[in-house]
Amino acid sequence: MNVFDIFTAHVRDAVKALAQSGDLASVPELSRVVVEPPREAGHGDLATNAAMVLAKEAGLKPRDLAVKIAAELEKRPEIVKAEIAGPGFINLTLDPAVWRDALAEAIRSGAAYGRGEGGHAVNVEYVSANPTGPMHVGHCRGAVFGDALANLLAFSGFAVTREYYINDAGAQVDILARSAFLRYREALGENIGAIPEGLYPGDYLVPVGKALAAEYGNALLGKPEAEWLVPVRTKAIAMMMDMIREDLAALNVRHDVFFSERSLIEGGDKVGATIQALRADGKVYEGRLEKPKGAPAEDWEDREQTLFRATDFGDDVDRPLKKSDGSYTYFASDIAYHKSKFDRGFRDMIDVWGADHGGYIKRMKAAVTAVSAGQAELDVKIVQLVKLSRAGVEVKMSKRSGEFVTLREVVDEVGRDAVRFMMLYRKNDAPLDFDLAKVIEKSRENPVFYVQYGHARGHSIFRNAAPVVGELPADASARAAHLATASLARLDDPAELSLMRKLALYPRLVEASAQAHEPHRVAFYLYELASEFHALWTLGNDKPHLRFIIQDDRELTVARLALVQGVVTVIASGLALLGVEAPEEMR
RNA sequence: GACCCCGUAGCUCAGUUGGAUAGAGCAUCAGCCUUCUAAGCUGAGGGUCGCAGGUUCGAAUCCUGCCGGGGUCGCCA
Repeated sequence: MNVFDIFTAHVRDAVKALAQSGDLASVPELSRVVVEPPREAGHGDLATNAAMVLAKEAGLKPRDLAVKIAAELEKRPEIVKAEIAGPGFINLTLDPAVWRDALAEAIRSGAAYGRGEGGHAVNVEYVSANPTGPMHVGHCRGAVFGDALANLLAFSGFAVTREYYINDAGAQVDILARSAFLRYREALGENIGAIPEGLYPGDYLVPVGKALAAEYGNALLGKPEAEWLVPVRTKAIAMMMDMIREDLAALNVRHDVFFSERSLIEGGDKVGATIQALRADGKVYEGRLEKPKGAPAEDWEDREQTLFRATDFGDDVDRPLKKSDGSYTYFASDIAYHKSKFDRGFRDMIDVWGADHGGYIKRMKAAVTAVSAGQAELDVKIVQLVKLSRAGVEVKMSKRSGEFVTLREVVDEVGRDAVRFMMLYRKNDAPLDFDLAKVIEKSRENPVFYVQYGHARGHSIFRNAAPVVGELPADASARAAHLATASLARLDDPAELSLMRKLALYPRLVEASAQAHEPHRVAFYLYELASEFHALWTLGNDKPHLRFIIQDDRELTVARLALVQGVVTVIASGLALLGVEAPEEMR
């Protein structure tokens, strides 16, 4: 329970007490009552909207009700003052001991501070890039976002499964196979000339050709495609996935499950079975679609086809499940895939997609509702495009020519931490400008270094404090245990209390971020926390009595080190959620 | 034509799920290093929250309609 939960309960108890004593006719609906940190520092420690939310039901004016609630709240010893302000806010001023207790709890809990428990199973699917080449920067954002979201949910107590859907069944992987076969002939000494239009030209397929040559010698040469397609495709996909896994590892992104699309068809047609089940349910039928308006569709052919009744679930049109050649559409396998998630016990699914898939959301949500009989819910998070530039000049990328900036190149150039933090220092559905030159700048303009430096500075203080308090344990939990005994009552400066309030906010922030599926909030919070910490540090320049290390006052120094420990604990925790290192020294 | 996302300070963006006088960085201007890391800090100026209605004690936030930018629209994934 964090401070805000505790005081929300106190406010609700106060209202119940009013009902008990007859000041209110009955106990009103309390769910909308919240306790929040006030925006203005001058408004005390906490504010509640209780009187405004409950006034109507209580038949009182907000301010009149506020007077009653405030009087009730002031009976609590930890509430020093309950003032009524504005339209009926109740601003609470707390005994500073509340914040000191919160700090003590943060230090005691260490890495577990802010952790939640009791969440259900959640499936998070992210990246899911085609296994036809290396990851490029476009994939990067989804990878980092999905990974951080999974971290956040796991920390909040959910049982998270991180999943990657391998699109290894469509026409794309056949093209991959043909491209790889060309490289195979090349590896055997043939001059293949320019790569024909329509095949993948990238030289990342050269090693695949060599591997095939090593494995098969010239056994596949001159054979019809039907004989070599499957083994070449299998080998190429395996090697592409190895490459992708390495790329992801370079970004510190990992998955628990790599789910093969092909596995839904081979060894028992699960796609067909899913369609049959939906058909039995009346959700699939044979019918015709209207030609889409406005879109260029010269080869449009009006034909009867197998359709999913997506319009029953809020989609705009019904969606085809079979191509004209009789094979399944991507959507059909995707339905079976999400059915598999449901069958594996997930009632809560999150998909992370690129912006160009936005038009796909309604039908996928519809499908999840249909295959789960309404028991499962899908949230689709769209990550917007990344505009890559260098010192303000846009870096052009052309997929067709095979000239694109790979994820690996970016990570090698600017570092994993910078990539991850910058990708998360923006709301997922807002476009992102990523400037390779700015991201490696070591300045305030670069929030990565700013936050990491906050952590490093905390450890610098620990190192420098040795002459006053003796050598501190290097191990975080041992040091925390050592500092937990500090007399926190010595921390009474407004700036120190303000920092303690900020730390007390962390558990609430984690909870809200996880619930909203918005890891960027953690990044912004860390920036604010670091900012407040840097400010307090520099305050010591003008006011020496506020420095963390006070030569002739060991007790006060230990108390302030405890505050630093709180800051370091939360920064390290938050950075871990984002998958960013928390260095102890930066030089 | 339809659907989805976005529109907040000169620029890049937050805004605690409907709260009080809308915030931060950059840029501009004025300051702070014999001191625990200046990779830092303090202050100033800067706003019709795209526009117009609506919902209510209260709207940048929710609803409707416009305007502008981006994305998508059967047989790619």
